[in-house]
Amino acid sequence: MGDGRTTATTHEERHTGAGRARLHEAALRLFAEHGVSGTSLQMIADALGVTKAAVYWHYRTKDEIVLGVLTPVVEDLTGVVGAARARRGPRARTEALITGLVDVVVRSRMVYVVLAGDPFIGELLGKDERLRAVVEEMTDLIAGPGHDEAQRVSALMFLAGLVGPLNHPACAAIADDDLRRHLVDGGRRLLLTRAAAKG
Amino acid sequence: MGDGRTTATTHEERHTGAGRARLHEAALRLFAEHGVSGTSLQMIADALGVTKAAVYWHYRTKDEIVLGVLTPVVEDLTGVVGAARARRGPRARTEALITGLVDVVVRSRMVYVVLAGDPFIGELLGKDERLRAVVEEMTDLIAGPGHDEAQRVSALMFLAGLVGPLNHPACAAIADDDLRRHLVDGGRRLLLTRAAAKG
DNA sequence: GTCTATAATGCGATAGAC
DNA sequence: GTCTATCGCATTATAGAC
Repeated sequence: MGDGRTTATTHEERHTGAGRARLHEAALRLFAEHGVSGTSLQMIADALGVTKAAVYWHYRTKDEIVLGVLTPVVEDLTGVVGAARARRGPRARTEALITGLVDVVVRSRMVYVVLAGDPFIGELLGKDERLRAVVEEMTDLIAGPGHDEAQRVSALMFLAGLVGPLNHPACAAIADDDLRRHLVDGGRRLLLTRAAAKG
Repeated sequence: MGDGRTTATTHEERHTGAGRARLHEAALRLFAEHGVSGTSLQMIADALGVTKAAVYWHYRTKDEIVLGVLTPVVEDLTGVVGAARARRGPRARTEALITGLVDVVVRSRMVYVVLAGDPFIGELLGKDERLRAVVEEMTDLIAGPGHDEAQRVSALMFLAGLVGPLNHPACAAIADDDLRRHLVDGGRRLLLTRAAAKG
């Protein structure tokens, strides 16, 4: 410390810089709007007002940028899955997963849109073990073996359905508390009520 | 007829050829798996066992390929929206839209995954009027003005949620009739039941 | 209807100066 | 931490032979 460098960063310390937060912010907005494959490093660099090479100082590959953006939410989701698994009984586990998952996705908003909605993530699942694990465990908890066909369909509807309100402009103005409540209500109706008899 | 040409096609008749169906099939599978932006014309050509130039004989741009794949479903959805609008009362309209929409998406399966789930479509909405119109009218019917905040969130959950079961491998084996029933049940629980009191 | 060949551009990624 | 400059490659798209 005390030398001429304003931001001392070794190769391993890059992830602690403040520039990383701005990069995540810009990349995330572009990923959610155009998709990961539809977002070039040039677009990210332009949004930050820098060049591609500057972006590459923070991350060595595009995959690492995507993982860097997703990692905080992936860790939150790992906690939610663990807490839900600690409950006894499938209904209690489902209830815990609904409220925990909604809490995470509303806090992060656009991150879940990328995580659950972007086709590029499917390719990343084969490369990153933690990502693959949390997605698989989350799905298994409410749609895995032990649940019947109808419940599995409802569960997949819920997991994918969260993306709808999150990235729709009509819901951008909804306060976090209200959005959370509506999403939890929707999840309970989908997953914790019996199907009505056909009319 | 009777001359040496095996497939007589003028510039305007291209869309009636049998090769178009194979192209749609191959492109659709790739779009649903890798996303539109993640699918190159080379990948489509490889899947067909031909070269890129052969693909360009059918369509002049990638956008036209996407629109060509989506158009049959867009037309089906236009019919569903019209039929739903003919009903009187918001509940009847919602019910008609649920059953009609589910019918269309189960018949087409992967097309709706691209239409409702791919970020690239957002860019196409600004270029194709029929596409923009049907998406807007469909959303307005169950999530437009006249519905409260909770209902709008549920509606967007439903529209986005359909993608989940449709592209998940665990649901590929479900028979069309069963999948239709489960999706309609889920839609009714989301959109036609009151929210349960918080426990 | 499909091919080879090519134009023009953009992509992810690297090297090295400051 | 950011820059300029560049490499090698893939991309969309076109021209013209068969």
